[in-house]
Amino acid sequence: MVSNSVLIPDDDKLPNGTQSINRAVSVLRLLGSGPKVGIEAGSGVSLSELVERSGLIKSTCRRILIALLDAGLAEQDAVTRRYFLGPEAYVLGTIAAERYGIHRFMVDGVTRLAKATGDAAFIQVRRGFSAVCLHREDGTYPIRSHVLASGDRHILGAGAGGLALLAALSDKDVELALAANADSLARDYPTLSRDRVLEQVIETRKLGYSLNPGLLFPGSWGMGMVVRDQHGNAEACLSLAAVESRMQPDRQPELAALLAEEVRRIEPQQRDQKYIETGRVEAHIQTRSQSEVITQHNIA
Amino acid sequence: MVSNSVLIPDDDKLPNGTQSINRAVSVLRLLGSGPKVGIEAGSGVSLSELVERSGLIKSTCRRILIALLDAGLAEQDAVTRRYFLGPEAYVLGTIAAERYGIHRFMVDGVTRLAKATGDAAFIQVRRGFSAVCLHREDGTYPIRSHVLASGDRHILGAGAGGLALLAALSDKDVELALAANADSLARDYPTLSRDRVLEQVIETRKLGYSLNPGLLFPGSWGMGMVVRDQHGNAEACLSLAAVESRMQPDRQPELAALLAEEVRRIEPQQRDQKYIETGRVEAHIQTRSQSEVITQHNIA
DNA sequence: AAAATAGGTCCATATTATAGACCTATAAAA
DNA sequence: TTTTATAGGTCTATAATATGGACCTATTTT
Repeated sequence: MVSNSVLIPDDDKLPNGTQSINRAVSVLRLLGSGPKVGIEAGSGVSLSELVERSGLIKSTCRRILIALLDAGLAEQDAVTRRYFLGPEAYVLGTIAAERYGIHRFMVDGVTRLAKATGDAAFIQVRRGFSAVCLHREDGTYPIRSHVLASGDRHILGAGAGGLALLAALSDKDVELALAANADSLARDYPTLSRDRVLEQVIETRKLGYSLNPGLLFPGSWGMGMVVRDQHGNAEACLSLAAVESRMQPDRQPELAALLAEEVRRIEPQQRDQKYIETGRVEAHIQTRSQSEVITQHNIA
Repeated sequence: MVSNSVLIPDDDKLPNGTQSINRAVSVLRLLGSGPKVGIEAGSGVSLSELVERSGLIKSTCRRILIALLDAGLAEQDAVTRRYFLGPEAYVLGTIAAERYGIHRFMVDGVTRLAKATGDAAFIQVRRGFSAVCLHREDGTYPIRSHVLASGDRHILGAGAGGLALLAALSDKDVELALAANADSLARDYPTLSRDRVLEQVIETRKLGYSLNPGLLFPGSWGMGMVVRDQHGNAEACLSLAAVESRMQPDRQPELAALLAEEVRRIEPQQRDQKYIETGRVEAHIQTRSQSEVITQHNIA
């Protein structure tokens, strides 16, 4: 079985015993991503659309939906028969927000950025040695880069956002991050190298913003700038993505200024919030790929 | 296989082909409900705790966690090995919030209620002919009723919150709701009856708040009051739950006043928000049990 | 040093989810 | 009005998946 959707990863080489969960999550994501372009937002997703976009067969799709409906993660309109995210998704999100709450102060900013630039704008946060995309806001410009979506996770240094976050770390931490991600860098990012990333870190620090000149996908450029918390730590960033022609040197200062403006807006708000104490835990979050490394080590 | 957890429904008589999804959702819920009492909140849940509370065997539990980690719905601390809800849960929740956004204005209120009363306070919203609990806030009083949890769904009229929401509907809609829920009422709420619910609706309208004198679970009492939106519709409510001795006539006026105070605080805020247009869709959301009814009708 | 606890993985196999066929209702075309 | 097409939904034999007991390793307790 081969998936024909960009949202759904091919199941082929996934870990054992996780297929139906992966499929359920895919359906959940599709419910979250809303109806296909052209249809009014907030109007839910039809079964046939889910079938098409998920690459799943109809009965499987429907059965998964039944399970999600039972769980409260999905809802269905009895008249239009269209599916939505359910209240349980909201409940879980509210709980998760205690860990990812920075997002709250940044949503307005990312929306304004997308509007002002016409390009896609992102919120990313650092999780250990990775950058996770929490929010994507598309602009109006018709040619769009779909390299980064909500929930996507990349190693620090890959892409504009991750690069901004990496460059904001101390030299020692940059070393640590590159060491921890060495395997993934070699495996998942063939167009990058340790030296190339280090060069970019230096450039980012010089400029005050990061620039990804299509290193991951030719033609897909990006710029990023970190948002610092009350302790001066850079745990989150705003970034922009556009096609190459829209991120040339002539436009970069303008975009950097817009990023800086939003950062200036966000940082004071953040300082005022009551800080949710998560302790040192934050620094040690691991991704699945890291745990695989551990596994291999155990076997050796 | 028999589940030994109150959070996990027995799989035995569930619809076909949904077991692993149900199990995954159960694990997700456990991640959301946090570590067992006594352990610092926000510190995640250990594997053995998940095994114990889910009733699942360790390898199954772990495998599900791997799938959730891959999906970004869960995260693991590399040092403590404890599990958390992941960024994807937050992303989905943020999207779902467009539908359940009323919650935003009510969180402060429910927290204050729990603090002021010492009892458990809830936010519930009406979804079609059901009431869904979006938020639970425990008070400090040591004897707690655990009858209602986040994500729980009950028919209108069952419990204080659902009763408040039902009583706020027009007589015609009350009839509709009772008719739509007749099956479930008979099946799932043996201690209630149509007449009993109607009596309570009348009493609720007289008092201005709902009172559930332990009708669902002996000794577990509740009070609820609706929050009206800018159109005067009651789509959400605040409610309190406590043991019988703490909800006697002497204390009821005091609790009602606290509820009313929060409602007064919330309603103006809500009026000011830009209204998210969901159209008439809202009125027709169906639960799985309703769709089963439809099915039976189709067959007949 | 030994025992106990906890995290994690492996793999044959039984249980589960699967996907194609089928049904029904509604919408579009003849 | 009848026919065709489309979409939502369900059923069931069977293939493929998730399962769980045994096992391994690291860490903590005795």
